[in-house]
Amino acid sequence: MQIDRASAARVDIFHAVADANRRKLLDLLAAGERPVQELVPHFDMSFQAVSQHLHILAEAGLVTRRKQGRYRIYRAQPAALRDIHDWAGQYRAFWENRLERLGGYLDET
Amino acid sequence: MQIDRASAARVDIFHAVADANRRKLLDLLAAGERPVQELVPHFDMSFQAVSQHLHILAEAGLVTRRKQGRYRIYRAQPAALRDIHDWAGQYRAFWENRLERLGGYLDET
DNA sequence: TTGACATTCAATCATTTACTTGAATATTAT
DNA sequence: ATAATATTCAAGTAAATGATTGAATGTCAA
Repeated sequence: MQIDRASAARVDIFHAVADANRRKLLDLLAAGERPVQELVPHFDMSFQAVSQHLHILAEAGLVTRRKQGRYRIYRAQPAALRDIHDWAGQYRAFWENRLERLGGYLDET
Repeated sequence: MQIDRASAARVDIFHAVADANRRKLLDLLAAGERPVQELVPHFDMSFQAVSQHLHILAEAGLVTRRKQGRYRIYRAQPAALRDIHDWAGQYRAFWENRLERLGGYLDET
């Protein structure tokens, strides 16, 4: 009943990356493009399931694919992870012990 | 060592942060600790739902709470976001156009 | 004490998720 | 052509998720 969550979430990088298997796929692909075939043995699930995860990564723009013969070569395209990096980086102060909080709010009430 | 955090608090930060509402909660709390009451009006959902999201953030170790009278004061504790920051940072090369890929793999087949 | 307030607990529900299995499609090899 | 390979499409399912509503618990205020 909220906004269009179904389609919005599908392109959500945070969601795409929330799954450990998909992060592992990204890690594998970051080392070099590969066909699905070579990715499957790293996982304990069907190759269709791997394909589905790749599809989600592709929708999020984190991987691209090209056709080479009967193979689909997947390539990492994790530039969009910069958004996540930057977002988390906002909180850097918290783990650098520079501050307890970021803003100078807390003067209400 | 942070064996305690690494296992117990690892109620998957990636998952905790995958939800836009929870990220918004973190953003709000980063500006200063607050009781649930003051967080609710920022969202289009019941205060119980906000409470549930806070619970998930707490399980992930991203917020702590203390009791003050009849209020529960929530405070951002986003140091664990460093893990996400570092993870995404691994791919920095991809958005800095320094490299097309990270490893020197791709010599198989 | 009584009642309002702040929050959580608990049950429930609709959706979404991550899988599975079984086609279907496309390409290469024999 | 036929068969094997590589991948996706599609339907189905169990479990998880995000939300709701209705208590229950605890604290303050009159």
